[in-house]
Amino acid sequence: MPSTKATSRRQDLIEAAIRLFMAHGYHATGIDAILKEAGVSRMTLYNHFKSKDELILAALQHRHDQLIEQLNEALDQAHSDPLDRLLAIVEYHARWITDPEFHGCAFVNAAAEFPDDACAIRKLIAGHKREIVSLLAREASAAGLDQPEALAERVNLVLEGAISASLATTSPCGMVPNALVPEEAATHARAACEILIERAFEGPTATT
Amino acid sequence: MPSTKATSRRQDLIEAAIRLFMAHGYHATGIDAILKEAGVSRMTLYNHFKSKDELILAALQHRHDQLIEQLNEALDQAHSDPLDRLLAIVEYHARWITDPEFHGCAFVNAAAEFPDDACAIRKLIAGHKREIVSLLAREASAAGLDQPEALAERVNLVLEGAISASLATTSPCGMVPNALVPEEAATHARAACEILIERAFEGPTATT
DNA sequence: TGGTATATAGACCGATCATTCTGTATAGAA
DNA sequence: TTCTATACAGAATGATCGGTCTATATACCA
Repeated sequence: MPSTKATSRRQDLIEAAIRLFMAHGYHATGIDAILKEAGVSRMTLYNHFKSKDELILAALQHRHDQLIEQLNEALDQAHSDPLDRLLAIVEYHARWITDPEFHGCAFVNAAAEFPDDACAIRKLIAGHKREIVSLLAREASAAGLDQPEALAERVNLVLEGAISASLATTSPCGMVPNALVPEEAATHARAACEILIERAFEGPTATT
Repeated sequence: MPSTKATSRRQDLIEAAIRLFMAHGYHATGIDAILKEAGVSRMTLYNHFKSKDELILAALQHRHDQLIEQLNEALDQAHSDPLDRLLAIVEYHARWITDPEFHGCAFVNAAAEFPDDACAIRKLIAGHKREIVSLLAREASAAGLDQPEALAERVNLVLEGAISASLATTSPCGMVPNALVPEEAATHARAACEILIERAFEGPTATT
């Protein structure tokens, strides 16, 4: 029995769920696997959540909160220099995608598995991604750039690309010629972000 | 009866399969749906493919061939100017991710659904992504850049990011505040790529 | 003490999954 | 014509899915 308080079974379920969803996918993860991982009984799950989809929503919301918290922690540890703070966000992603436990972005993966644009899951995904860009834009704005949103969107594309690339190009050692190791994806992402940030600091861009 | 020749049933199956996989996902697409879409009987499928996984592999291989062909067509229509040719690849992606039928990258989506690094599907995915980077590097090299691979990797990250962002941030109109429309993702990707390419043409970078 | 809320284990349901099997029809080569 | 390959429709298999139901146990609160 991992917990005694009433609501903690709910939290156990959410944490077990997001762990399994990220490791094995959403459709591929069955209710039974989640119950076993959380050490919780079947009816308790359906007491807290109306359906698997609701559990998925709660799990993604939890993952969102966790990511925002970790990003803010990374920013707290960074210097007050605007450039340093932007690079701290890049560095957070670099560490993430090179982690051996990395399984891609839970939200992008969910978008792949739930193609219906109108469903609640997709709405949550879109909201999450917007918040990441907002966080980047906030820092870019604090740096005094005159087009903070533009830089935020561009850096975001590189970071999203690094996540995808690290996931997609990873294959067991030596199986694919010239295969990218996650470390290289991180290196290239760092370089690209530095160029984009540097250019933004240089002055207004003519690009629309 | 859509075809008479012996091997064309195989092709019908492959094309129906990749269409459904891209539209609804791999696990979510059942054998029955593929049979119906292809207008082919059950035993014919298992006569041509040992299992669903083998059909997935064949479908992804078909998608790979199609993408490479379309990219080469886009390059054929571009001028011989190296910069134009690089931008033609960017523009191909811009058109792709703004297509109303866009459902993300079949390979990234597959990577999300098949997390086992060692499986044949993941190997194929990694190979595909490497070939896209090679294609970019070929053009960058023809442009006479001294670090063609570095630019290729960086531009690739932006394009991958645009694919992810267009998929993940798309939500029905007005549902998510400030939600990115695919056109904006394309615009930001163009701008980012132009900056990276421009910088590469300026001269050797100090960045590792 | 008794009552309520919340937990448990596990049987059960109907649906769907990938796969196999049976039997039949058709089209071309001999 | 007969043989062979390939296709067909559709039943059947066994497994697994999400979700429901029953019956029981435990902890807290009045």
